[in-house]
Amino acid sequence: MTPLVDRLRSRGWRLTAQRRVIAEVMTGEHVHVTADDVFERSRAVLPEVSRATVYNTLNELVGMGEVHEMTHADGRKRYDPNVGERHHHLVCVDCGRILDVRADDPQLPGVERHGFELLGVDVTFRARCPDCASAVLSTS
Amino acid sequence: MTPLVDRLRSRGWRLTAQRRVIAEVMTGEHVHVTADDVFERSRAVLPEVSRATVYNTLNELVGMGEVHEMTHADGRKRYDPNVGERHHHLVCVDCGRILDVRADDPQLPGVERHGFELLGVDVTFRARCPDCASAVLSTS
DNA sequence: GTCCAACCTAGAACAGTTCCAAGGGTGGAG
DNA sequence: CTCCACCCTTGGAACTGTTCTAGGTTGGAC
Repeated sequence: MTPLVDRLRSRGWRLTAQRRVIAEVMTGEHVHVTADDVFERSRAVLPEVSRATVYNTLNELVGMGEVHEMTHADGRKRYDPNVGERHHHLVCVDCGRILDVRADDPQLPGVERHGFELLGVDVTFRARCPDCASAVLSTS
Repeated sequence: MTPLVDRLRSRGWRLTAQRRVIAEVMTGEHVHVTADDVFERSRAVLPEVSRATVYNTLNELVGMGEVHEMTHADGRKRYDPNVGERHHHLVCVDCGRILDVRADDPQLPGVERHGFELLGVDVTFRARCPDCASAVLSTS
């Protein structure tokens, strides 16, 4: 799969310094950053990036389908650049860590479709990660 | 299943007028209201209910496990009183309508568990409801 | 080099939710 | 029945995440 930056250029997207930095932050697997994470990491590279640009750019990437947006229980949106491979998520309910996982899509029986046209399915496995599980043991 | 109000009373929960009204709003299947919906519906019955009480009460109900909280794509939390029966959700991506549906839980292969202790799984079927589907046809 | 459109910035505005201090109502002890 | 302590409720302020706005900047075509 070609790098994100190349795909953006071939779409005719104007590749400014700010957008390049943001696109570079949005790279990899198991990456599920908040807008604020992106803001801070971008700032570390290019200090004059503004918050508005981060939000604008993330929303454009989502609109182009280059990044997935997901809504987390804490109300903050997370952005996931791993769009090349269908996957679901495994979330630690204690620390909020998120991993990409492969699992079969659940099927919706015809009688349960209520006449809706199915477009896709999102699956989130709620779990406790090893670190948090051992922390629970040691305090009980 | 006993009514929500009865279950609350048997927990020794102080059943004030405000709480009773809120609990009555939170009844039924296919109910996925926002805090603001609850606020307005409660007000229609008991005009002096405050927003803070609605939030306090909803959070307590969630803490007791009598109501499920779900985070919607628009950022507003929804509250679902249908906790008696395991179910998933079918959401219209255009109008946001939500229905409860029965479907098998997807399984997470052992190799994908990354050592996490599995607690549950949330499934959201993204779809277009009949009303929105016909609206799309008529405008294209 | 000039110009235009697209882009970026800082800060204001906004929406949803939580926090806070003060007042009010209720259940239980006496 | 009375009283008190405590829990509950209230309105508004505060907070957080996100979007909007007005104006300044930049890149690329010519």
